[in-house]
Amino acid sequence: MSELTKLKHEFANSSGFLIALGDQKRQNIIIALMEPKIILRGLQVTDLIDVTGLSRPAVSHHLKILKDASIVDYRREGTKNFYYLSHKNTELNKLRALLDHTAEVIKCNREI
Amino acid sequence: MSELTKLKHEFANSSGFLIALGDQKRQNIIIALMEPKIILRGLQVTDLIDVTGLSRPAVSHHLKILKDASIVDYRREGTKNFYYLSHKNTELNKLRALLDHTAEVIKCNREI
DNA sequence: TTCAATCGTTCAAAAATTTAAACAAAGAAA
DNA sequence: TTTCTTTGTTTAAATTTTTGAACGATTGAA
Repeated sequence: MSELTKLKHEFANSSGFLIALGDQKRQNIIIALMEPKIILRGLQVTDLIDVTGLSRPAVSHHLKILKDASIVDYRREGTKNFYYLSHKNTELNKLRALLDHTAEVIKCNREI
Repeated sequence: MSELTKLKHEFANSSGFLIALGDQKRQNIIIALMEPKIILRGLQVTDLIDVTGLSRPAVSHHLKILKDASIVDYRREGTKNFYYLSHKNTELNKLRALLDHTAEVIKCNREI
């Protein structure tokens, strides 16, 4: 399989992550979850409604997208769900690798 | 300005790039422009219609998004427009910096 | 048990994005 | 000049994404 074909798959594989990160409302959720006092404990959906100014279904929807992209995870405590930034940086590292590969392929192909 | 506020601006600033990269049809255009024989000369809109299987207005639309995100650039030759990957990797490097900052802030804030 | 709080989901409406048809402009070729 | 090629744009339709109202489920507390 050619380098370019591999790269194509890598791009397709990161689509969900890129789309999830591109939206400003989801960016705001991510930023809120990065606060020092929040990052370990996480935030409830109700808190995120206040933080973002969105309705609950909207927040749930965006959290689902972030969850599917492995950007956030959650923990149940009774009826409460605490959402927090995923402990693993897998997707972030995948994107980093993708950017590196892209730059590399561009560099090489320019020399040919 | 706090680190988190800076990061928020960085994210907002990369929205266009992230959204542009997230779409698979635009990814296909980018990949096509990376081919060794293509990368220096670029491709015409007509060529990209064949490559992507999209209509001309659709290709034009996606090229505009890629152009606005500084991912592609173009050169006129008569009536022909040759689109090529932008020589400057500014946006790519911005995104790399953003990912680095994000990982750094997460790391620091987890320690507090 | 009953009540209140938290949350996800469904479904339809609203908003945004993407696409195609039709049109117009600019340069090259006959 | 006239014709052909290449391209961008406009407008409306199609599609996708996002949102809100209403509903139901689960858990803890009274």
